[in-house]
Amino acid sequence: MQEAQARTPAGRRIVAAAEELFYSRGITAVGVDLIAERSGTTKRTLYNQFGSKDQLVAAYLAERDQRWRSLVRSTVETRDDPVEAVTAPFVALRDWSEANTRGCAFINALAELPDPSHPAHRIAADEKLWLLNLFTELATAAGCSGPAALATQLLVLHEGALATQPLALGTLAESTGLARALVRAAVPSR
Amino acid sequence: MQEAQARTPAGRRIVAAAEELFYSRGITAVGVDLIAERSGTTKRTLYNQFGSKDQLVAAYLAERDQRWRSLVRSTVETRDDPVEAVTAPFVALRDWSEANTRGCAFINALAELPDPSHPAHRIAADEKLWLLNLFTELATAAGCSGPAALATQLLVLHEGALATQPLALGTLAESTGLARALVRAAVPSR
DNA sequence: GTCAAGGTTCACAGATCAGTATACCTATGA
DNA sequence: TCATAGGTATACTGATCTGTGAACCTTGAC
Repeated sequence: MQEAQARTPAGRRIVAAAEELFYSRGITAVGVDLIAERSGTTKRTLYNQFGSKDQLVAAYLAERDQRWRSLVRSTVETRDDPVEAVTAPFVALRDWSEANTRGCAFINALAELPDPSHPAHRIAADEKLWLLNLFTELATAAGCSGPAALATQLLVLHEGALATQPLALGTLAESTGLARALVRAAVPSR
Repeated sequence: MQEAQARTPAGRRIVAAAEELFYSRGITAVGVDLIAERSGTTKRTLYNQFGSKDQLVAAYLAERDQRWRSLVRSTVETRDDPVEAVTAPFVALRDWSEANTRGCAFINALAELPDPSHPAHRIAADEKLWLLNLFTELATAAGCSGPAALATQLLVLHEGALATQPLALGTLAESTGLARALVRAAVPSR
């Protein structure tokens, strides 16, 4: 996978256009011609930079993954209380959701790309594993009992809020509250 | 929407083939030619019966919705304890998941069909609202305190387990356990 | 015996799909 | 001065997409 920093100006515009179109309309429904047009480049440049549509899809998810992880990390770091840090991804999700109302791009991508050998498949799956591991680490650092089970519960709450987000049922607030309660209950002395 | 009972034999075979293909490969990625071939019919028959691919997609989701609701209802009815009945959809999901390992067909459909005016859009959204209302009714019947908030939490847990199902992380067992604990905690005297 | 409904066969239209070929332009740096 | 890299412009291939037209077959009901 090509690094984002190594990309040419046209390459960056292509990924940006792909991100907006793929996320809002779906991957299969968006053709490379449209992406080239929206990015102000040509299909030739797109193929020179990325080789295939599949690789561009992978680049789209990798870019998005990078941005999401960096938001989560900075949100975690700005909590000084380690107990509050455990639920920081829920706070990050609230900010993230303001500009992303079509659910989880990785889950959506997995829905469209069932083939495990697709270059984008592993990126989407890894994002969830990363979050699960992060929850485990944060719960352990906060001294929570049963950090593995707690992390799985937090992941489910997080993904459930994200999956139901397009339905606008206010699930994020409810799941954030429950997540906080679970963490507090798992911390021995408080 | 045409009733399933009113469908001709060829129509039923077409919906069955569409269900398998749409769920396993994605909606946009599957063409009507393939569906006609797999169902042992012709494209002409498909269009005579359903009018358009979009309508067939709606029929696919409606059929699936009907089957899922009937499984949930029968699972609810076989619990004699009203407290156990509240988490019956989680039990139904365990059975359902044995043959459906590609996540939630409705969430996946929403990922591919962002247009709210698409005939399938409302069907997918309604399925989630139905489940939320069912949780509310069951929680109320079981005498739970704060049934609305509890129902939202249960929905999030349910959808979270479903969304992370393709990742095979064992989230269903964990979320079922948490759901049971939440219901028990909301029942006054037990 | 006739008529209609369900279904098949097959050809076709028009659009769009991913991906390639070829030629050209322009700036940078050795 | 000249090569190279990044990019543009444009036409093209072959496949696939949704959807239609028209003729024909079969079966059951009246």
